[in-house]
Amino acid sequence: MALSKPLFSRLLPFSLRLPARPQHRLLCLATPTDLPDAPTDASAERRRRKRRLRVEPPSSRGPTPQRTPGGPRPSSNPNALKLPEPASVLSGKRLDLHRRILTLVRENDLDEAALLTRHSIYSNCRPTVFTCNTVLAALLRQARYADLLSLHRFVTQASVAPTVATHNLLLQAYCDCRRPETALEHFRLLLKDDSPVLPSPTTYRILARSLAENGKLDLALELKDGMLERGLIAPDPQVYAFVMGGFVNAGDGDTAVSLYEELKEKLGGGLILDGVVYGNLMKGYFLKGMDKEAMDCYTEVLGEGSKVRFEAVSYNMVLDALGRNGRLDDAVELFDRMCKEHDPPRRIAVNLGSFNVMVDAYCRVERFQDAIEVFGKMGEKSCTPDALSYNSLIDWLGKNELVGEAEGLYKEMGERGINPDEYSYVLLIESCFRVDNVDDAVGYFNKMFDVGLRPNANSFNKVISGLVKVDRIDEAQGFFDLMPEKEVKPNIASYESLLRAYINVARLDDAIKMAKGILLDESIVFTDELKALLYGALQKEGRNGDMTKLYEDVETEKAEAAARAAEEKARAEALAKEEEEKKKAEAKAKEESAARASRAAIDAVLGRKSGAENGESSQEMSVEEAQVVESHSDAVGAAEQNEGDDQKKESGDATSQVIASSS
DNA sequence: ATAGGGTTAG
Repeated sequence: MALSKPLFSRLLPFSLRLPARPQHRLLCLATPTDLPDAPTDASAERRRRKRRLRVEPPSSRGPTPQRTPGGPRPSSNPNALKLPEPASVLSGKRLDLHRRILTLVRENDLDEAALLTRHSIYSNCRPTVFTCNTVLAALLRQARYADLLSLHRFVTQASVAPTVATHNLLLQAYCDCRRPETALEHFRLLLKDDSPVLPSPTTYRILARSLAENGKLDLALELKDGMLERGLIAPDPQVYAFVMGGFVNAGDGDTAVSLYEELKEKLGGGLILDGVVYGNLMKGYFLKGMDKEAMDCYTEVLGEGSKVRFEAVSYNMVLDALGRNGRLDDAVELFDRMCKEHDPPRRIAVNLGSFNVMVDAYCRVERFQDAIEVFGKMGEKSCTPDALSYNSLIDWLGKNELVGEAEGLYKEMGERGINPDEYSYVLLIESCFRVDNVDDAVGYFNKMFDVGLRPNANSFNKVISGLVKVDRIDEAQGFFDLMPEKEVKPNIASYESLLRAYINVARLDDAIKMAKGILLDESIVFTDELKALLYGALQKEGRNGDMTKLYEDVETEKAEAAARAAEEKARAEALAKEEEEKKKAEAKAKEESAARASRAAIDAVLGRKSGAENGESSQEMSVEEAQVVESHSDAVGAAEQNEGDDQKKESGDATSQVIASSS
């Protein structure tokens, strides 16, 4: 439901007058603009960019915020960290508002939901923190991180006291953007003595997962220990499973296993009944070469009469452990069992991830037909593959030169409305180059622009190096030259493939050009290896001197560039100065003409006007001057207001006379 | 009634 315009314009100014730096600013560690959005697909990115333009976060301007008396008071005492309101406030009008916003969220109109939340903040019906959480959660689900942060900041500055759920939503947003350390910083506020809310197990899970995924293993361990220290939260198998996963990914099976043992001990030494830890425990054993222990564990926790609880995700972790460690038969058996158990909505034992893991397991042993088959069976369990599922299979097929199959899957994505992302295209490009379908590879690269994806330097490098390998160097150079236009900065690999190619075909002048590009780019290092390669090539042609010349040229160009920059700067400064002088002169001229006009006006008032003398000069007065007269006499009038109305009136009359005479 | 419960590629 759209808000009425008057309400909008009445409320908006308040949001712009919020205190510049309220205490709660601490709770917003990153602004929406300095947080990169999730590296998902580019269309989502484009949508997000658009939205950023539409809804900017409340900007705070002016050091002394004005508040209307009796109006909203964003934070009467910003130093007091408030307790969140209890759930019981969700009643009456505020419940009605909550329902309205909930409806908007259900209709997927998040823009309107967020807007209504903002506007209500300063109405006589404030949204509860629960309402704010609902909207934040919806934004999180849609990966609209900038909007989430903006709304979060808005409601926080407006003193809506956050619950732990609010904090968790913010933490999740940071973590989704791969900013676990920002999340940690925010989290530390919850540990302070004056924090009115405490972290929940979920808080620890969000952080543990992100830290582990991003390889911040020391921090993950620290977090886990902190969880135990405080004693408020029981040792959580999920937190342990995440941390174990981090070590598994780092190839450290020992630590993964010992983490499991630690958890077991903390929980009293018996069997851990949550299946979430066993996938990573098995992987830990496999890493240590203890296959027997891994499989013993498998039989124990998934064997007849086991009390260990498994759900889709925990099953998938075990499934993955089997599939990656040469136990495809066991994986297939487990997968069948999961499918049989699957009985929605009561029991969910299979999900999209299960299929992805099985596809991966089949591909690992090069059973591609089985992989494609199981991929196709997702629908039977109401699962829909996403871009990741497709990319994974396309990757395997392409790597094994099954390009036709890979391209078939790409077409299928289009038909099913599952948008390929940059990575999909990169995989197809690689696949095509691998089997020398060079033109198709180039076609896929160009297609990215058509569908509005933004290839990064890595994508460019794929097509450049691919073309170079089949000696189509000039085309490769063409794509290289396209990079600036597409606002993509070449990296060392971009230069390197072309440089090597030119050296190989003895196009040394072109090679020197590339080398010059590297040397002129301050952010790129010309490796010794490449240097030596170029030098050797030049030497062979008896062009030893050219290397020295290259460096000299680069120095000259750098110096020239610096000089140009300095000159540019000087010119800009001179221009600015000139501008200032001009302004000053103008101001002075204005002042003078105003003084002249004012004299004329006063003369007129005093009736000292003599036709011959004044008439001429008045006629020379420009329109501009006449305007100056007008404003000046306004000022005079204002200054004279105290002295009496009569005089002011006369002065005004005199002015109109002057203006009349000038035109 | 708001959070949250996990897995999967490179």
